[in-house]
Order: sequence, then structure tokens, then C-alpha cells
Amino acid sequence: MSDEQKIGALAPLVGYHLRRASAVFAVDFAAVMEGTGLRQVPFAVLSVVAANPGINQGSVGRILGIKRANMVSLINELIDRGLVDRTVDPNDRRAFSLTLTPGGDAALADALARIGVHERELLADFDDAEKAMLLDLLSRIERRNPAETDGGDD
Amino acid sequence: MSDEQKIGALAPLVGYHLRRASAVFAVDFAAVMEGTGLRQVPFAVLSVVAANPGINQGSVGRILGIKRANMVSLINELIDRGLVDRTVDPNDRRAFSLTLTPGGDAALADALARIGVHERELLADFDDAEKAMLLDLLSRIERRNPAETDGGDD
DNA sequence: TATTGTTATACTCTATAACTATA
DNA sequence: TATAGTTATAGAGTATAACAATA
Repeated sequence: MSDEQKIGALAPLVGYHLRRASAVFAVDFAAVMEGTGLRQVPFAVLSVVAANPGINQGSVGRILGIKRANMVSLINELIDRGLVDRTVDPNDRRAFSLTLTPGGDAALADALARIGVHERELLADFDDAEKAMLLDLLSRIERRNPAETDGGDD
Repeated sequence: MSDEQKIGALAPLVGYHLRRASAVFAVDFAAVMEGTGLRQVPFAVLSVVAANPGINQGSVGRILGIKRANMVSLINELIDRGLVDRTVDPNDRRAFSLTLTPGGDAALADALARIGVHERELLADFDDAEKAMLLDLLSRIERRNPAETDGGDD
């Protein structure tokens, strides 16, 4: 018993706490999305395609930090499930133009409703200023290393 | 070119930004630790053993959110590298008592020096109050779901 | 009966390299 | 020559189930 939470040298490390807090969100995300089959990364892809109709796979990957090679099965999965539509881009016949299907719109709306509940639950004791502060601090970290985190570098 | 970073519905989601910020830290962690062979999780194990001499594997797992089954190879790796010592606990002969070897102490000190550089770099534009605020906000998230994130539930 | 550690196994996520077709 | 997408593959990380030894 008792494991008194002595994390020693980890205590002042932002990297450690980011990893653990991120894991808390990931576990609860999976719980709240149960039954939909949508995981964190496919949901993010769906969001980016919705916000950028006609975008191609490479651009989605660059925005989300996903390598081109790993985008393939991700997009295939969303197409197989009828959530995304893929057509050859007439302006560049190497590329595919991605859009959400009506089913994709519905799945995204359902996911956003579930995720709204999940975020409100995990941030229940955060006031608006604290949540805004957290989003700002995290965004500043994200901007620190855009090149290395980018999905486009092979 | 240009991928104008339209992340759409992801923009206000703390879970998304936690995942991306955590990834930035993970990539830079790997870069700064290159050559040592220490990754994030084994480093965390080393830190917890150092802070709790004589602790057993299960307790380390519960503190760090690592399942017992996954602790085995983790501890084996640290022992094979001569960083951790494992002896049968005389008070409970099912359990092992874990301590750092002198080599483990040295490896941890070296890791902490490297990680100090890495954290200062990634948080270069954070003042002390902002860093303290971030640590506090993240710790409050970590406390939201200790049960589900715990490593001890099979 | 519960707990510590173990083995075996599987799935997700991420990474690299080599290929094709278009530009 | 560079870029979009693809295939194959490998290594982490994490999950479950079943087992032996000890409490």
C-alpha cells in the first residue's frame, strides 16, 4: 500500500507533467469516445479536413505532425468508414482532394459533443482565465520546435 | 506550400494542445539524451527509484502509471545496463528491493544536467511565474483521474 | 484470496527506406 | 529534381490474460 507519490527529480520537470497530464486526457478521451471507434489522431485528421475542405494528405500531416507514410492508413480508415471522400485534385494529379462526407460531418459533430463533455469534466475546477492561460502556455510550447515536430520531414 | 495551420475544431481543445506540446518535449528529450540510451520512461523509473530507495517494481509502476507487466522489461533493461540493483526484499520475499548503483547515480546526474538544458531551452520565453503556473495547472489535471491512469489495475 | 513478479501476446503510434507517378 | 502518395517494415509504448511464488 501507500506509494506516497515521491517522484523525486521529476517534480519540477514540465516535460514529465506534460506527459502525465496528456495521458490523463488520452485515457478519458478513449472512454468518452467508446463505441464511435474514433481515436485521438483520426479525430484530429477529421477536424483538419473539415476546417480545410479540399486539403491533401501531406498538408494534413504537416499541420498535425504526422508523417506522410503514416497518413495513408489513417485516411484509408476514414474512407472505409465513409467519413471522408477522396478525389484526384484536377490541379495536381499526384494529390488527392479530401473532404468530409455527410457521415463525416455527423461523426465530427457527435465527437465534438462528447469531447465537450470530456474537456469540461477534466477541467471542472479550472476557471475561464486558467483555461485560457493553459491554452496560451501550451501554444507557446508548440511553437518552440515546429521543424522537428513537423510531419513532413522524411 | 503554406499549410496555413487551420486546425479548426482542435483550436480550443486542451487535450489536443497537451498532446502536441508533450510531443515537442518528447522529441527534444530524445535529442538531448542521444548517446545515453535513456528514454523518457526509463529515466522516470530511475528518478523514482532514486527518490525511494528499496521501492519495489509494483510501487514504481503505480507512481508512474506503468502496468506491472510492462515494468519487467523496463527494470531488466536498467539492471542489464548496471544502473539499478535488485535484491529480494527480506520483509516480503515476493518483492524485489530496487536501488540505484553508483553507475545509476552517475547516469541520473548526467541525465538531469542534460534535461536542465532541454527544459530551459524549450521554456526560454517563460518567466518564473509562468513556469510555476504551468506546473500547477498540469498537476491539477494529473490529479483528476488517478484511478484510471494508475499502473496497478489489470 | 490477494499481491509480486513473470511470460506471452497484440495493437497503436511512430519512424525509415525505397518505390511510382506526376510536377 | 522535387513532391504526393504508397508499401514494407521495425521499434517503442501500452494493453490483457494466465501463471508461479509468496503473503
